[in-house]
Amino acid sequence: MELNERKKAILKSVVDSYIATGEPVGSKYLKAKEDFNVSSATIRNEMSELENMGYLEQPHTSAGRVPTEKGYRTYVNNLMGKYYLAMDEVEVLDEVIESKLSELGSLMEEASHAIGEVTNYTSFAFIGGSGSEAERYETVLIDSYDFLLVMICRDGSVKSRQVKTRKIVDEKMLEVTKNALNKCFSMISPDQVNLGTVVAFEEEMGDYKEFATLLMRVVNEMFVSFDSEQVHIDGVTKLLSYPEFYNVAKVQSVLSMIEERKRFSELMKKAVPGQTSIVFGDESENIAPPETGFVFHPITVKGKVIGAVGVIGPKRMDYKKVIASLDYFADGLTEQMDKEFKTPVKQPEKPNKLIGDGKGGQREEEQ
Amino acid sequence: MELNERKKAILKSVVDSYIATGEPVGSKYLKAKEDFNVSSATIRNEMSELENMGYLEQPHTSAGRVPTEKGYRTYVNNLMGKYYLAMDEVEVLDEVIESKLSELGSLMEEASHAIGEVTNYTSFAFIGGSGSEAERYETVLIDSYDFLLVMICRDGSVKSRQVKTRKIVDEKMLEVTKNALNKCFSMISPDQVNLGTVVAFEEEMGDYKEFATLLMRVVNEMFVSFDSEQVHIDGVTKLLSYPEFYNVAKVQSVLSMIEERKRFSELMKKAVPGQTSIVFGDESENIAPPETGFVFHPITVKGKVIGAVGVIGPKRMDYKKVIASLDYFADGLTEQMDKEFKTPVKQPEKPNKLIGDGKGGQREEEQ
DNA sequence: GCTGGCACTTGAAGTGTATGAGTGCTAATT
DNA sequence: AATTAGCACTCATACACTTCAAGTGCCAGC
Repeated sequence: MELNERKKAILKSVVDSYIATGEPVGSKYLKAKEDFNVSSATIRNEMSELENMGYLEQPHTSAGRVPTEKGYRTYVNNLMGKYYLAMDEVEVLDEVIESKLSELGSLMEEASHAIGEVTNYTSFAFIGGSGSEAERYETVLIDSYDFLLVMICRDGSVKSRQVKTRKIVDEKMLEVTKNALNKCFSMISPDQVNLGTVVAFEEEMGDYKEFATLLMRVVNEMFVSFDSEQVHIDGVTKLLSYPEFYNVAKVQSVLSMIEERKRFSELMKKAVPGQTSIVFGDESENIAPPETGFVFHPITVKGKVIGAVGVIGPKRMDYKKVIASLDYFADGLTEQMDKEFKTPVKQPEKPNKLIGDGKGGQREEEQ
Repeated sequence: MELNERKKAILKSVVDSYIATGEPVGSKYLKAKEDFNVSSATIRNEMSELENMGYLEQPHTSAGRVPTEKGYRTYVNNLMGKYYLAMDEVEVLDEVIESKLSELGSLMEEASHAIGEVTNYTSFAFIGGSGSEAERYETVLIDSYDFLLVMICRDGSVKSRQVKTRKIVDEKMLEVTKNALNKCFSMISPDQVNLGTVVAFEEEMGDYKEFATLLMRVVNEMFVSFDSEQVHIDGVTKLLSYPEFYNVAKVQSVLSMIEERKRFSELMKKAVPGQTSIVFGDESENIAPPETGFVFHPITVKGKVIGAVGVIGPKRMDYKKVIASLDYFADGLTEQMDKEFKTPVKQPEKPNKLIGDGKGGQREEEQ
C-alpha cells in the first residue's frame, strides 16, 4: 500500500518528535507542533491507519505512538532530509582523515573518538575483520631472550608480537625463523594449515627446531586474534544518558554485547561497501535490547572492506546527523586510503558507491 | 583505643555478613547467625560502641549497621582469615602465569580475564605505566609507502607503530632513520627533548629531512600514549550484577572512570611493590562513587613496578578471596618474570615483599 | 556487666484516589 | 465522502495514607 502525502508528513513528524523528545507522540501534540490544516481527530485517524500498516505502534492503549522498525526505515530512506555538517564538525572529522593517516595503529582509536564527538553517541571503529592472509614475516631482535615477530598481511595491515624465549636468540636464529615462516605460513589462511605444514616448518627450522612449537603458537594466536583486538569503542557512558537505558538490565545487555567483541564483529560483516547500514536490537536475535540501534559504514580500500566506523545509540537516534557524519568520514577516509595506499590490490571492480544524499540504510524486504 | 576480643569478633561478623548479603546487619540477625553467648542487647551495646569508635555506621536510625572504611581496613588487616584457593582456581591462574609469558602483548589481556574468572569481579591489568625511556629503535620495511617503527624500552617493553608515508621509503632511508632516532631520541625522557634535540635530529636525517617531522610526531605519540593503551579491563558487566550498582548514575560514574584511563593509571601509581592495595571510591576525590572498591597488586621485575592487576567491585567485596587471588597471581608472575626476564636491571634492593598471608591492605593513618 | 522488655524511628511496600494524556467511536457538519 | 467535535474509556503516574517489620536506645532488674 502506498503512503499518501499526508501520511508521509505525519509519519515524518512523529519520528522527528519522537527522536527529539523520547516520549510517545499523540495527535494533539502533533497538531500543536506542526501546522497541519486538519484537526487532531483527523491526525488520529491517519495515525491509526499508519499503525495498521505497521509504521507505528502504541506502547499501551492510552499512550501516544512510537515508530516501528519499519517506520524508522521508511523515515531514513525516504522522509528525512539531508543534514549539513557544521564547519566545526567537519573540522573534527577532517583532522582525523588527513593527519592521522600516517599512523594506522591509532587511526581507529582517533576515528571512533571523532565520530563520538560529532554525533554524541557511543561510537566504534574497527579494522581487519576480514582475517586476511599473511603476506610475509619479519623479525626484530630485542635482546638475548626477546624478539619481535611482525606479520605483514595482504591487505596492508600489520600485526606484531613480542616473543619471549627460554633460550638465547640471535640474529642467525631470527634469519632462519623468518625464512621458515615465510616459506610455510605466508599466503595461507589459518584453515589451510595441516600436519604437513607443521612438519615442513619444523624441517625448515633446522638447528632451531626447539623454537618451532613456540613460534607456531604465537602465529596461531596472531591469526585468530585478528578481530577482537582491533575494535575500539568510545564513549560508552554517552549511552547511559538516554532514558531508554535508565534501567540497569538494559545497560547490562548492551555492555555484554560490546564486551563480547566477537558478536560485534559478526554484526559488522553485514556491512555493504559504500553504504550506511542500520541494524536494530531485537528480542529474538540476541544482538542487543530492542531499544538499541546500530548505524555503521564500512571503510574500503580499493573496493575491499577493511573495517567500519559507526555508532551505537537508542533506536530513536538522530539518523540525519549520524548518517551524514558517517558518510562524510568513511567516504573521506576511503578516498584518502585509495589515493595513498601502497600498490593497488588486484581487485578492480568499483564499489557500490552511494553519494552522501542521506539515503543510507540497508534496504531489506519488509513484511 | 583497643578493640577487645568480643568487639573484634562482632566486627568480623558484621563485615562477613554484610559482604555476603549486602544488607545492613542488625543485632538480632547476628545473634541468630553466630553463636555469641550473649543476648542481642549486649551485641547492640557493643555495636553502638563500635559505631562511636568509627568502625561501623548506620544508613539511617532504624537500620542495621554497615562497615565504614576504617572497619573494612581493620577487617582486611587483622580479622579476616586466609582464603585457600581451590584447585581449579589455581589452575586458571597458573595457566596464564606459565604458558603466556612468551607473549607479552596478550599477557595482560589474559591476566585480566583470568583474575575476573576466579574472583567474579570486574578485573583489570595494565602494564608500562612508568613511562620508561626508549633504549633503542628498530625499523622494518613493509612496502614502499609503509614501515614499522619499533621502540624498545629500558624496562624491556616494546612499542611499535605502522608509519604510512607520502614518499617512497627504502632500506637506506630506514637505516638513516634508525640511526638518527637512536642518536637523538634514545636514553632520554620525553621532557628532556628540546629545540636542540630537534635540530640535531633533522641534521642526522641528512637527505631524508622531509621525514623528520612525521617521525617526531610518531615518536612523540609513542611516548605519551604509554599508559592509556595498555590498560585491559574485563567483565564490566559483572559490576552490574551487584545491587550497589542498580542505579544508572552510579554505573555511569564508574564507567566514566574506567573510560578515562588516565585517571585510572593515576590511581595505579599508588601501588606499593609486593603489597596489595585497597582504595575506596569516595565523594570527595573524584575517583568513583562511594560504593566502589579497588584492590590491586603490582607486578614487579627485579624490584621495579612494571604494571598491576586488580579488581573493581562494590566496597563489600570478598576481600579474602580477591586478595588471595591477586597475591597468588602477581607473586607468581613476578617470580617467573624475575627468573626469565632478560639481563637484570640494575636495581638490587629487595622489594618490600609480603607473603600471601591475607594481610594485604594499604596501611594508612586513619583519623 | 548482662538481659528482657518496651517505646520509638524509619524505610519499604501496599492501597486507594485523582489526574491527565491519549485513544476509538459515533453522530453531526461540510 | 471526508472531516470534525464530542464523549466515554483506558492507563500510567503521582501522591497521600496506612501498615509492617526491622532495628535501635534506654532502663529497670537480675
